[in-house]
Amino acid sequence: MHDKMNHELNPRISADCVIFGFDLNTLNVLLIERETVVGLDTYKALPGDLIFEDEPLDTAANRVLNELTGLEDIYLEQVGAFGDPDRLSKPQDRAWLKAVRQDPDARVITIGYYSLVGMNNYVPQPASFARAATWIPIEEIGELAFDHREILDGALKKLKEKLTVQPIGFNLLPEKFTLSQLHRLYEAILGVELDKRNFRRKMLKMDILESLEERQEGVPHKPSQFYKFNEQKYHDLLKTGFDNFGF
Amino acid sequence: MHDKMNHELNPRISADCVIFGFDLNTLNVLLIERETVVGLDTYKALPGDLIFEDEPLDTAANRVLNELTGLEDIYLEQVGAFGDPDRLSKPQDRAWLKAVRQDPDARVITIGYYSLVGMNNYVPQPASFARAATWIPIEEIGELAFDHREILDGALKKLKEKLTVQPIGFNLLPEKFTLSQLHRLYEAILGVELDKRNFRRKMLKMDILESLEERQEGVPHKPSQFYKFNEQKYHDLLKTGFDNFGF
DNA sequence: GACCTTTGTGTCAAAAATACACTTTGCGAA
DNA sequence: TTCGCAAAGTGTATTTTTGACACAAAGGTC
Repeated sequence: MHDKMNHELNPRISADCVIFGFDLNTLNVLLIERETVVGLDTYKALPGDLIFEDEPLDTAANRVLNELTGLEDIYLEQVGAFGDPDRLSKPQDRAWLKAVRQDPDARVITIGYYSLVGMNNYVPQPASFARAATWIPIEEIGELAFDHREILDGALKKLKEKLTVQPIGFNLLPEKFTLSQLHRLYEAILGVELDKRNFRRKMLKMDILESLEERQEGVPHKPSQFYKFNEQKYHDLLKTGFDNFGF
Repeated sequence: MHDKMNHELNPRISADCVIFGFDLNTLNVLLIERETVVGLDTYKALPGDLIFEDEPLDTAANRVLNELTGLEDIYLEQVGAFGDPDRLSKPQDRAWLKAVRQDPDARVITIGYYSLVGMNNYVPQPASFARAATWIPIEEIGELAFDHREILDGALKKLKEKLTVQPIGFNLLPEKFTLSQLHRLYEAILGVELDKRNFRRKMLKMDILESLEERQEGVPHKPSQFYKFNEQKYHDLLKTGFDNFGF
Protein backbone atom coordinates (compact mmCIF):
# COMPACT_ATOMS: atom_id res chain seq x y z
CA MET A 1 0.00 0.00 0.00
CA HIS A 2 1.79 3.07 1.28
CA ASP A 3 2.70 5.46 -1.47
CA LYS A 4 0.85 3.56 -4.12
CA MET A 5 -2.53 4.83 -3.15
CA ASN A 6 -2.70 7.66 -5.58
CA HIS A 7 -1.79 5.41 -8.45
CA GLU A 8 -4.57 3.01 -7.83
CA LEU A 9 -6.73 2.27 -10.74
CA ASN A 10 -10.34 3.18 -10.96
CA PRO A 11 -11.45 1.58 -14.17
CA ARG A 12 -14.63 0.33 -15.73
CA ILE A 13 -15.28 -3.28 -16.52
CA SER A 14 -17.03 -4.55 -19.57
CA ALA A 15 -17.94 -7.91 -21.01
CA ASP A 16 -17.53 -8.73 -24.69
CA CYS A 17 -19.03 -11.82 -26.24
CA VAL A 18 -17.79 -13.85 -29.17
CA ILE A 19 -20.77 -15.83 -30.40
CA PHE A 20 -20.01 -18.49 -32.97
CA GLY A 21 -22.66 -19.77 -35.32
CA PHE A 22 -22.63 -22.31 -38.12
CA ASP A 23 -24.87 -22.20 -41.17
CA LEU A 24 -24.04 -25.79 -42.14
CA ASN A 25 -21.30 -24.45 -44.31
CA THR A 26 -19.11 -21.83 -42.74
CA LEU A 27 -18.38 -20.54 -39.30
CA ASN A 28 -19.88 -17.17 -38.44
CA VAL A 29 -19.54 -14.66 -35.64
CA LEU A 30 -22.28 -12.41 -34.36
CA LEU A 31 -21.18 -8.79 -34.69
CA ILE A 32 -22.66 -5.39 -34.04
CA GLU A 33 -22.47 -2.91 -36.85
CA ARG A 34 -22.06 0.57 -35.52
CA GLU A 35 -22.34 3.82 -37.34
CA THR A 36 -19.20 5.83 -37.05
CA VAL A 37 -20.01 9.15 -35.54
CA VAL A 38 -18.68 11.13 -38.45
CA GLY A 39 -21.08 9.67 -40.87
CA LEU A 40 -21.74 7.10 -43.42
CA ASP A 41 -19.31 4.39 -42.57
CA THR A 42 -20.06 1.51 -40.28
CA TYR A 43 -17.64 -0.50 -38.32
CA LYS A 44 -17.97 -3.74 -36.50
CA ALA A 45 -17.64 -4.71 -32.90
CA LEU A 46 -18.35 -7.61 -30.63
CA PRO A 47 -21.53 -7.31 -28.60
CA GLY A 48 -20.38 -5.95 -25.28
CA ASP A 49 -20.97 -3.26 -22.72
CA LEU A 50 -20.10 -2.11 -19.24
CA ILE A 51 -21.18 -4.27 -16.36
CA PHE A 52 -23.21 -3.13 -13.38
CA GLU A 53 -22.23 -2.80 -9.83
CA ASP A 54 -22.90 -5.94 -7.81
CA GLU A 55 -23.39 -7.93 -10.96
CA PRO A 56 -21.44 -11.17 -11.31
CA LEU A 57 -19.30 -11.25 -14.42
CA ASP A 58 -21.06 -14.16 -16.06
CA THR A 59 -24.44 -12.63 -15.41
CA ALA A 60 -23.29 -9.36 -16.87
CA ALA A 61 -22.04 -11.05 -20.00
CA ASN A 62 -25.39 -12.70 -20.49
CA ARG A 63 -27.32 -9.53 -19.84
CA VAL A 64 -25.23 -7.49 -22.22
CA LEU A 65 -25.53 -10.11 -24.89
CA ASN A 66 -29.25 -10.24 -24.43
CA GLU A 67 -29.64 -6.49 -24.64
CA LEU A 68 -27.66 -6.24 -27.81
CA THR A 69 -28.78 -9.32 -29.66
CA GLY A 70 -31.78 -10.82 -27.95
CA LEU A 71 -29.95 -14.05 -27.24
CA GLU A 72 -30.96 -15.60 -23.94
CA ASP A 73 -29.50 -18.05 -21.46
CA ILE A 74 -26.38 -18.95 -23.32
CA TYR A 75 -23.57 -20.85 -21.71
CA LEU A 76 -20.64 -18.49 -21.97
CA GLU A 77 -17.08 -19.57 -21.41
CA GLN A 78 -14.41 -17.10 -20.40
CA VAL A 79 -11.64 -16.26 -22.83
CA GLY A 80 -9.78 -14.03 -20.43
CA ALA A 81 -9.27 -10.44 -19.39
CA PHE A 82 -8.06 -7.84 -21.83
CA GLY A 83 -6.75 -4.72 -20.23
CA ASP A 84 -4.16 -2.96 -22.32
CA PRO A 85 -4.30 0.70 -21.29
CA ASP A 86 -4.31 1.66 -24.98
CA ARG A 87 -7.06 -0.65 -26.03
CA LEU A 88 -9.56 2.18 -26.55
CA SER A 89 -7.26 4.65 -28.19
CA LYS A 90 -7.90 4.27 -31.92
CA PRO A 91 -9.46 7.52 -33.22
CA GLN A 92 -12.63 5.84 -34.45
CA ASP A 93 -13.10 4.15 -31.10
CA ARG A 94 -12.50 7.34 -29.19
CA ALA A 95 -15.10 9.17 -31.23
CA TRP A 96 -17.65 6.50 -30.54
CA LEU A 97 -16.85 6.47 -26.83
CA LYS A 98 -17.19 10.23 -26.59
CA ALA A 99 -20.59 10.05 -28.17
CA VAL A 100 -21.92 7.33 -25.98
CA ARG A 101 -20.11 7.06 -22.67
CA GLN A 102 -20.45 9.18 -19.60
CA ASP A 103 -16.75 9.07 -18.94
CA PRO A 104 -15.13 8.29 -22.28
CA ASP A 105 -11.61 8.62 -20.95
CA ALA A 106 -11.91 6.02 -18.25
CA ARG A 107 -9.84 2.96 -18.69
CA VAL A 108 -11.92 -0.08 -19.47
CA ILE A 109 -10.86 -3.60 -18.81
CA THR A 110 -12.95 -6.18 -20.55
CA ILE A 111 -13.67 -9.80 -19.89
CA GLY A 112 -14.03 -11.80 -23.07
CA TYR A 113 -16.51 -14.66 -23.35
CA TYR A 114 -17.40 -17.06 -26.09
CA SER A 115 -20.18 -19.44 -26.95
CA LEU A 116 -21.66 -21.55 -29.70
CA VAL A 117 -25.20 -21.31 -30.98
CA GLY A 118 -27.16 -22.77 -33.83
CA MET A 119 -27.70 -20.15 -36.49
CA ASN A 120 -30.96 -21.74 -37.52
CA ASN A 121 -32.50 -21.52 -34.10
CA TYR A 122 -31.66 -17.90 -33.89
CA VAL A 123 -32.24 -14.79 -35.96
CA PRO A 124 -30.62 -11.76 -34.34
CA GLN A 125 -32.78 -8.90 -33.08
CA PRO A 126 -31.18 -5.53 -33.62
CA ALA A 127 -31.23 -3.58 -30.40
CA SER A 128 -31.83 0.06 -29.79
CA PHE A 129 -28.42 1.63 -30.19
CA ALA A 130 -26.74 -1.07 -32.18
CA ARG A 131 -27.25 -0.56 -35.85
CA ALA A 132 -27.65 -4.26 -36.32
CA ALA A 133 -26.45 -7.55 -34.95
CA THR A 134 -25.52 -9.78 -37.84
CA TRP A 135 -23.79 -13.01 -38.58
CA ILE A 136 -20.54 -12.49 -40.43
CA PRO A 137 -18.55 -15.36 -41.94
CA ILE A 138 -15.35 -15.64 -40.06
CA GLU A 139 -13.09 -15.32 -43.10
CA GLU A 140 -14.73 -12.03 -43.99
CA ILE A 141 -14.10 -10.38 -40.66
CA GLY A 142 -11.27 -7.92 -40.92
CA GLU A 143 -10.51 -5.27 -38.37
CA LEU A 144 -12.87 -4.76 -35.48
CA ALA A 145 -13.39 -2.00 -32.95
CA PHE A 146 -11.03 -1.71 -29.98
CA ASP A 147 -9.08 -4.90 -29.41
CA HIS A 148 -12.02 -7.05 -30.41
CA ARG A 149 -10.04 -8.75 -33.09
CA GLU A 150 -7.66 -9.98 -30.43
CA ILE A 151 -10.53 -11.22 -28.31
CA LEU A 152 -12.01 -13.02 -31.29
CA ASP A 153 -8.72 -14.68 -32.08
CA GLY A 154 -8.34 -15.75 -28.48
CA ALA A 155 -11.83 -17.21 -28.47
CA LEU A 156 -11.22 -19.11 -31.67
CA LYS A 157 -8.04 -20.53 -30.30
CA LYS A 158 -9.80 -21.73 -27.17
CA LEU A 159 -12.56 -23.20 -29.26
CA LYS A 160 -10.08 -25.15 -31.34
CA GLU A 161 -8.30 -26.47 -28.31
CA LYS A 162 -11.51 -27.54 -26.73
CA LEU A 163 -12.73 -29.22 -29.86
CA THR A 164 -9.64 -31.38 -30.12
CA VAL A 165 -9.94 -32.47 -26.53
CA GLN A 166 -13.63 -33.14 -26.31
CA PRO A 167 -16.50 -33.31 -28.71
CA ILE A 168 -18.37 -30.09 -28.38
CA GLY A 169 -19.95 -28.20 -31.17
CA PHE A 170 -23.31 -29.86 -31.02
CA ASN A 171 -24.79 -26.57 -29.93
CA LEU A 172 -23.80 -25.26 -33.31
CA LEU A 173 -25.97 -27.73 -35.16
CA PRO A 174 -29.70 -28.27 -35.39
CA GLU A 175 -31.07 -31.13 -33.35
CA LYS A 176 -30.96 -33.48 -36.29
CA PHE A 177 -27.88 -33.31 -38.38
CA THR A 178 -25.91 -35.40 -40.79
CA LEU A 179 -22.40 -36.63 -40.35
CA SER A 180 -21.34 -34.56 -43.32
CA GLN A 181 -22.59 -31.44 -41.62
CA LEU A 182 -20.71 -32.32 -38.47
CA HIS A 183 -17.70 -33.02 -40.62
CA ARG A 184 -17.92 -29.64 -42.27
CA LEU A 185 -18.31 -28.01 -38.88
CA TYR A 186 -15.08 -29.54 -37.63
CA GLU A 187 -13.28 -28.48 -40.74
CA ALA A 188 -14.64 -24.95 -40.44
CA ILE A 189 -13.54 -24.56 -36.84
CA LEU A 190 -10.16 -26.19 -37.17
CA GLY A 191 -9.47 -24.72 -40.55
CA VAL A 192 -8.10 -27.94 -41.99
CA GLU A 193 -9.30 -30.81 -44.16
CA LEU A 194 -10.18 -34.01 -42.38
CA ASP A 195 -10.41 -37.39 -44.07
CA LYS A 196 -14.05 -38.31 -44.43
CA ARG A 197 -13.80 -41.97 -43.55
CA ASN A 198 -11.48 -41.47 -40.63
CA PHE A 199 -13.62 -38.67 -39.29
CA ARG A 200 -16.73 -40.80 -39.36
CA ARG A 201 -15.06 -43.77 -37.80
CA LYS A 202 -13.67 -41.73 -34.97
CA MET A 203 -16.90 -39.87 -34.34
CA LEU A 204 -19.00 -43.00 -34.28
CA LYS A 205 -16.59 -44.88 -32.07
CA MET A 206 -17.16 -42.31 -29.35
CA ASP A 207 -20.69 -43.60 -29.13
CA ILE A 208 -22.35 -40.29 -28.43
CA LEU A 209 -24.35 -40.09 -31.64
CA GLU A 210 -27.65 -41.80 -32.24
CA SER A 211 -28.61 -42.60 -35.78
CA LEU A 212 -32.21 -41.76 -36.61
CA GLU A 213 -34.42 -43.54 -39.11
CA GLU A 214 -34.90 -40.32 -40.97
CA ARG A 215 -32.94 -39.34 -44.04
CA GLN A 216 -32.59 -36.19 -46.10
CA GLU A 217 -35.27 -35.57 -48.72
CA GLY A 218 -35.30 -33.71 -51.99
CA VAL A 219 -31.58 -33.48 -52.40
CA PRO A 220 -30.21 -34.17 -55.86
CA HIS A 221 -27.91 -36.89 -54.67
CA LYS A 222 -27.86 -39.79 -52.29
CA PRO A 223 -29.78 -38.66 -49.20
CA SER A 224 -27.85 -38.39 -46.00
CA GLN A 225 -28.78 -40.10 -42.78
CA PHE A 226 -29.74 -37.97 -39.79
CA TYR A 227 -28.17 -38.35 -36.39
CA LYS A 228 -28.79 -36.80 -33.04
CA PHE A 229 -26.53 -36.11 -30.15
CA ASN A 230 -26.98 -38.29 -27.09
CA GLU A 231 -26.36 -36.01 -24.14
CA GLN A 232 -26.61 -38.78 -21.60
CA LYS A 233 -23.86 -40.85 -23.13
CA TYR A 234 -21.78 -37.75 -23.60
CA HIS A 235 -21.83 -36.95 -19.92
CA ASP A 236 -21.06 -40.53 -19.01
CA LEU A 237 -18.08 -40.36 -21.30
CA LEU A 238 -16.84 -37.11 -19.83
CA LYS A 239 -16.69 -38.67 -16.39
CA THR A 240 -14.80 -41.77 -17.35
CA GLY A 241 -12.70 -41.58 -20.39
CA PHE A 242 -11.70 -38.03 -21.01
CA ASP A 243 -9.26 -37.24 -18.26
CA ASN A 244 -6.64 -39.61 -19.47
CA PHE A 245 -5.06 -38.18 -22.49
CA GLY A 246 -1.38 -38.11 -23.06
CA PHE A 247 -0.53 -40.52 -20.30
CA MET B 1 -26.53 3.37 -22.16
CA HIS B 2 -29.55 5.50 -21.23
CA ASP B 3 -30.85 4.61 -17.82
CA LYS B 4 -28.02 2.29 -16.96
CA MET B 5 -25.55 5.00 -16.17
CA ASN B 6 -26.11 5.11 -12.48
CA HIS B 7 -25.66 1.38 -12.18
CA GLU B 8 -22.30 1.38 -13.79
CA LEU B 9 -19.58 -0.24 -11.88
CA ASN B 10 -16.61 1.55 -10.50
CA PRO B 11 -14.47 -1.25 -9.20
CA ARG B 12 -10.83 -1.90 -8.47
CA ILE B 13 -8.75 -4.42 -10.31
CA SER B 14 -6.18 -6.66 -8.75
CA ALA B 15 -3.84 -9.37 -9.92
CA ASP B 16 -3.30 -12.59 -7.98
CA CYS B 17 -0.51 -14.99 -8.78
CA VAL B 18 -0.40 -18.73 -8.34
CA ILE B 19 3.27 -19.68 -8.36
CA PHE B 20 3.98 -23.38 -8.52
CA GLY B 21 7.25 -24.81 -7.34
CA PHE B 22 8.60 -28.34 -7.11
CA ASP B 23 11.07 -29.54 -4.50
CA LEU B 24 11.84 -32.75 -6.40
CA ASN B 25 9.17 -34.45 -4.42
CA THR B 26 5.94 -32.56 -4.11
CA LEU B 27 4.25 -29.66 -5.79
CA ASN B 28 4.23 -26.41 -3.79
CA VAL B 29 2.52 -23.07 -4.07
CA LEU B 30 3.97 -19.76 -2.97
CA LEU B 31 1.64 -18.19 -0.42
CA ILE B 32 1.59 -15.08 1.72
CA GLU B 33 0.93 -15.58 5.37
CA ARG B 34 -0.97 -12.66 6.76
CA GLU B 35 -1.64 -11.81 10.33
CA THR B 36 -5.30 -11.59 11.03
CA VAL B 37 -6.08 -8.21 12.39
CA VAL B 38 -7.54 -9.54 15.60
CA GLY B 39 -4.38 -11.18 16.62
CA LEU B 40 -2.39 -14.28 16.78
CA ASP B 41 -3.75 -16.26 13.91
CA THR B 42 -2.36 -16.15 10.43
CA TYR B 43 -4.13 -16.92 7.30
CA LYS B 44 -2.90 -17.55 3.84
CA ALA B 45 -3.42 -15.77 0.57
CA LEU B 46 -2.02 -15.70 -2.90
CA PRO B 47 0.43 -12.92 -3.61
CA GLY B 48 -1.68 -10.22 -5.18
CA ASP B 49 -2.57 -6.56 -5.02
CA LEU B 50 -4.35 -3.77 -6.80
CA ILE B 51 -3.02 -2.70 -10.17
CA PHE B 52 -2.09 0.84 -11.13
CA GLU B 53 -3.70 3.14 -13.55
CA ASP B 54 -2.21 2.85 -17.03
CA GLU B 55 -0.50 -0.37 -16.12
CA PRO B 56 -0.99 -3.33 -18.43
CA LEU B 57 -2.40 -6.34 -16.65
CA ASP B 58 0.58 -8.60 -17.22
CA THR B 59 2.97 -5.94 -16.07
CA ALA B 60 0.92 -5.39 -12.97
CA ALA B 61 0.92 -9.07 -12.14
CA ASN B 62 4.67 -9.15 -12.39
CA ARG B 63 5.12 -6.04 -10.33
CA VAL B 64 2.82 -7.21 -7.59
CA LEU B 65 4.53 -10.55 -7.51
CA ASN B 66 7.90 -8.91 -7.30
CA GLU B 67 6.86 -6.61 -4.49
CA LEU B 68 5.47 -9.40 -2.41
CA THR B 69 7.95 -12.14 -3.06
CA GLY B 70 10.99 -10.73 -4.81
CA LEU B 71 10.44 -12.92 -7.85
CA GLU B 72 11.42 -11.21 -11.08
CA ASP B 73 10.63 -11.53 -14.74
CA ILE B 74 8.43 -14.55 -14.56
CA TYR B 75 6.33 -15.65 -17.49
CA LEU B 76 2.80 -15.51 -16.14
CA GLU B 77 -0.12 -17.12 -17.87
CA GLN B 78 -3.64 -15.92 -17.30
CA VAL B 79 -6.10 -18.14 -15.47
CA GLY B 80 -9.02 -15.81 -15.92
CA ALA B 81 -11.03 -13.08 -14.25
CA PHE B 82 -12.73 -13.62 -10.93
CA GLY B 83 -15.35 -11.11 -10.09
CA ASP B 84 -18.05 -12.45 -7.84
CA PRO B 85 -19.48 -9.44 -5.98
CA ASP B 86 -19.24 -11.40 -2.73
CA ARG B 87 -15.70 -12.52 -3.15
CA LEU B 88 -14.40 -10.20 -0.43
CA SER B 89 -17.16 -10.67 2.07
CA LYS B 90 -15.83 -13.25 4.52
CA PRO B 91 -15.45 -11.58 7.94
CA GLN B 92 -11.74 -12.25 8.16
CA ASP B 93 -11.21 -10.81 4.72
CA ARG B 94 -13.25 -7.74 5.50
CA ALA B 95 -11.25 -7.06 8.61
CA TRP B 96 -8.05 -7.24 6.68
CA LEU B 97 -9.35 -4.99 3.94
CA LYS B 98 -10.48 -2.38 6.43
CA ALA B 99 -7.06 -2.30 7.97
CA VAL B 100 -5.20 -1.96 4.75
CA ARG B 101 -7.27 -0.50 1.96
CA GLN B 102 -8.27 3.05 1.33
CA ASP B 103 -11.71 2.04 0.17
CA PRO B 104 -12.34 -1.35 1.74
CA ASP B 105 -15.89 -1.57 0.44
CA ALA B 106 -15.05 -1.19 -3.21
CA ARG B 107 -15.73 -4.15 -5.36
CA VAL B 108 -12.55 -5.79 -6.55
CA ILE B 109 -12.28 -7.88 -9.64
CA THR B 110 -9.12 -9.88 -9.86
CA ILE B 111 -7.19 -11.37 -12.72
CA GLY B 112 -5.59 -14.67 -11.82
CA TYR B 113 -2.20 -15.68 -13.19
CA TYR B 114 -0.03 -18.71 -12.78
CA SER B 115 3.53 -19.71 -13.38
CA LEU B 116 6.13 -22.35 -12.65
CA VAL B 117 9.46 -21.74 -11.01
CA GLY B 118 12.27 -23.89 -9.68
CA MET B 119 12.15 -23.93 -5.91
CA ASN B 120 15.89 -24.36 -5.72
CA ASN B 121 16.70 -21.29 -7.73
CA TYR B 122 14.51 -19.24 -5.54
CA VAL B 123 14.18 -18.55 -1.83
CA PRO B 124 11.29 -16.18 -1.17
CA GLN B 125 12.00 -12.73 0.24
CA PRO B 126 9.33 -11.61 2.65
CA ALA B 127 8.14 -8.15 1.73
CA SER B 128 7.20 -5.27 3.93
CA PHE B 129 3.59 -5.93 4.74
CA ALA B 130 3.41 -9.60 4.01
CA ARG B 131 4.27 -11.62 7.03
CA ALA B 132 6.11 -14.10 4.90
CA ALA B 133 5.99 -15.62 1.47
CA THR B 134 6.46 -19.34 1.83
CA TRP B 135 6.21 -22.50 -0.17
CA ILE B 136 3.36 -24.69 0.95
CA PRO B 137 2.88 -28.25 -0.30
CA ILE B 138 -0.23 -28.33 -2.34
CA GLU B 139 -1.93 -31.06 -0.35
CA GLU B 140 -1.54 -29.06 2.82
CA ILE B 141 -3.28 -25.97 1.52
CA GLY B 142 -6.74 -25.71 2.92
CA GLU B 143 -8.83 -22.60 2.86
CA LEU B 144 -7.34 -19.40 1.57
CA ALA B 145 -8.33 -15.76 1.79
CA PHE B 146 -11.07 -14.40 -0.48
CA ASP B 147 -11.70 -16.70 -3.42
CA HIS B 148 -8.05 -17.60 -3.73
CA ARG B 149 -8.79 -21.27 -3.35
CA GLU B 150 -10.91 -21.06 -6.46
CA ILE B 151 -8.15 -19.28 -8.33
CA LEU B 152 -5.64 -21.88 -7.25
CA ASP B 153 -7.89 -24.70 -8.39
CA GLY B 154 -8.39 -22.99 -11.72
CA ALA B 155 -4.66 -22.56 -12.15
CA LEU B 156 -3.98 -26.18 -11.32
CA LYS B 157 -6.56 -27.29 -13.83
CA LYS B 158 -4.98 -25.17 -16.55
CA LEU B 159 -1.58 -26.48 -15.63
CA LYS B 160 -2.77 -30.07 -15.94
CA GLU B 161 -4.34 -29.42 -19.29
CA LYS B 162 -1.24 -27.75 -20.58
CA LEU B 163 1.01 -30.52 -19.33
CA THR B 164 -0.90 -33.17 -21.20
CA VAL B 165 -0.76 -31.22 -24.42
CA GLN B 166 2.81 -30.07 -24.40
CA PRO B 167 5.87 -30.78 -22.33
CA ILE B 168 6.25 -27.87 -20.00
CA GLY B 169 7.37 -28.11 -16.45
CA PHE B 170 11.06 -27.77 -17.11
CA ASN B 171 10.95 -24.41 -15.37
CA LEU B 172 10.03 -26.33 -12.27
CA LEU B 173 13.24 -28.33 -12.26
CA PRO B 174 16.86 -27.39 -11.77
CA GLU B 175 18.95 -27.20 -14.90
CA LYS B 176 20.21 -30.72 -14.48
CA PHE B 177 17.64 -33.24 -13.47
CA THR B 178 17.04 -36.94 -13.59
CA LEU B 179 14.27 -38.71 -15.40
CA SER B 180 12.96 -39.93 -12.09
CA GLN B 181 12.60 -36.38 -10.90
CA LEU B 182 10.77 -35.43 -14.05
CA HIS B 183 8.62 -38.49 -13.60
CA ARG B 184 7.76 -37.49 -10.04
CA LEU B 185 6.95 -33.99 -11.23
CA TYR B 186 4.44 -35.26 -13.74
CA GLU B 187 2.85 -37.48 -11.15
CA ALA B 188 2.68 -34.60 -8.68
CA ILE B 189 0.98 -32.27 -11.11
CA LEU B 190 -1.41 -34.76 -12.62
CA GLY B 191 -2.09 -36.50 -9.36
CA VAL B 192 -1.86 -39.98 -10.83
CA GLU B 193 0.67 -42.78 -11.10
CA LEU B 194 2.44 -43.15 -14.40
CA ASP B 195 4.23 -46.28 -15.53
CA LYS B 196 7.97 -45.73 -15.26
CA ARG B 197 9.05 -47.44 -18.45
CA ASN B 198 6.34 -45.96 -20.58
CA PHE B 199 6.95 -42.51 -19.19
CA ARG B 200 10.65 -42.68 -20.01
CA ARG B 201 10.11 -44.00 -23.47
CA LYS B 202 7.61 -41.32 -24.31
CA MET B 203 9.70 -38.52 -22.87
CA LEU B 204 12.85 -39.60 -24.66
CA LYS B 205 11.08 -40.10 -27.95
CA MET B 206 10.16 -36.43 -28.00
CA ASP B 207 13.84 -35.71 -28.36
CA ILE B 208 13.91 -32.58 -26.25
CA LEU B 209 16.13 -33.94 -23.50
CA GLU B 210 19.90 -34.16 -23.64
CA SER B 211 21.61 -36.75 -21.54
CA LEU B 212 24.66 -35.47 -19.71
CA GLU B 213 27.74 -37.45 -18.76
CA GLU B 214 27.17 -36.63 -15.14
CA ARG B 215 25.42 -38.93 -12.69
CA GLN B 216 24.17 -38.59 -9.17
CA GLU B 217 26.71 -39.04 -6.37
CA GLY B 218 26.45 -40.17 -2.80
CA VAL B 219 23.06 -41.77 -3.06
CA PRO B 220 22.63 -45.15 -1.37
CA HIS B 221 21.45 -46.82 -4.55
CA LYS B 222 22.24 -46.89 -8.23
CA PRO B 223 23.05 -43.32 -9.23
CA SER B 224 20.74 -41.66 -11.65
CA GLN B 225 21.80 -40.08 -14.91
CA PHE B 226 21.38 -36.34 -15.35
CA TYR B 227 19.61 -34.78 -18.28
CA LYS B 228 19.06 -31.26 -19.42
CA PHE B 229 16.28 -29.67 -21.39
CA ASN B 230 17.12 -28.64 -24.96
CA GLU B 231 15.22 -25.45 -25.52
CA GLN B 232 16.15 -25.24 -29.18
CA LYS B 233 14.70 -28.63 -30.05
CA TYR B 234 11.65 -27.85 -27.98
CA HIS B 235 10.86 -24.76 -29.98
CA ASP B 236 11.44 -26.56 -33.23
CA LEU B 237 9.01 -29.19 -32.09
CA LEU B 238 6.39 -26.64 -31.09
CA LYS B 239 6.37 -25.23 -34.58
CA THR B 240 5.98 -28.49 -36.41
CA GLY B 241 4.39 -31.29 -34.55
CA PHE B 242 2.23 -29.97 -31.80
CA ASP B 243 -0.74 -28.46 -33.50
CA ASN B 244 -2.04 -31.70 -34.84
CA PHE B 245 -3.58 -33.56 -32.00
CA GLY B 246 -6.86 -35.31 -32.16
CA PHE B 247 -7.32 -35.16 -35.88
C1' DG C 1 -31.31 -43.19 -69.46
C1' DA C 2 -27.12 -40.53 -69.12
C1' DC C 3 -25.02 -37.56 -66.00
C1' DC C 4 -24.04 -35.13 -61.91
C1' DT C 5 -23.42 -34.72 -57.00
C1' DT C 6 -22.83 -36.26 -52.51
C1' DT C 7 -23.17 -40.31 -49.33
C1' DG C 8 -21.31 -44.18 -47.42
C1' DT C 9 -18.20 -47.96 -46.76
C1' DG C 10 -13.29 -51.43 -45.70
C1' DT C 11 -8.57 -52.70 -45.59
C1' DC C 12 -3.91 -52.65 -44.80
C1' DA C 13 0.35 -50.87 -42.80
C1' DA C 14 2.56 -48.00 -39.46
C1' DA C 15 2.66 -45.94 -35.12
C1' DA C 16 1.37 -45.57 -30.41
C1' DA C 17 -0.37 -47.27 -26.06
C1' DT C 18 -0.44 -50.53 -22.45
C1' DA C 19 0.89 -54.05 -19.27
C1' DC C 20 4.43 -56.16 -17.02
C1' DA C 21 9.48 -58.13 -13.97
C1' DC C 22 14.15 -58.55 -13.36
C1' DT C 23 19.03 -56.96 -13.24
C1' DT C 24 22.24 -53.22 -11.94
C1' DT C 25 24.55 -50.02 -8.95
C1' DG C 26 26.13 -48.06 -4.79
C1' DC C 27 25.77 -47.41 -0.02
C1' DG C 28 25.48 -48.86 4.82
C1' DA C 29 25.16 -52.22 8.40
C1' DA C 30 26.37 -56.49 10.34
C1' DT D 1 33.52 -58.72 3.08
C1' DT D 2 29.30 -59.70 2.26
C1' DC D 3 24.48 -59.06 2.76
C1' DG D 4 20.63 -56.34 2.32
C1' DC D 5 18.28 -52.29 0.82
C1' DA D 6 16.68 -48.83 -2.32
C1' DA D 7 16.13 -46.76 -6.50
C1' DA D 8 17.67 -46.86 -11.54
C1' DG D 9 17.33 -48.71 -15.75
C1' DT D 10 15.90 -51.71 -19.45
C1' DG D 11 12.62 -54.89 -23.51
C1' DT D 12 8.85 -57.35 -25.36
C1' DA D 13 4.47 -58.85 -26.75
C1' DT D 14 -0.37 -57.37 -27.41
C1' DT D 15 -3.80 -54.28 -28.42
C1' DT D 16 -5.42 -49.97 -30.04
C1' DT D 17 -5.24 -46.09 -32.85
C1' DT D 18 -3.96 -43.59 -36.79
C1' DG D 19 -3.57 -42.54 -41.61
C1' DA D 20 -3.83 -43.29 -46.40
C1' DC D 21 -6.61 -44.52 -50.01
C1' DA D 22 -10.97 -45.67 -54.18
C1' DC D 23 -15.26 -47.10 -55.67
C1' DA D 24 -20.26 -48.33 -55.56
C1' DA D 25 -24.99 -46.50 -54.22
C1' DA D 26 -28.82 -43.19 -54.25
C1' DG D 27 -31.48 -39.65 -56.01
C1' DG D 28 -32.38 -35.71 -58.74
C1' DT D 29 -31.97 -33.11 -63.34
C1' DC D 30 -31.93 -32.63 -68.15
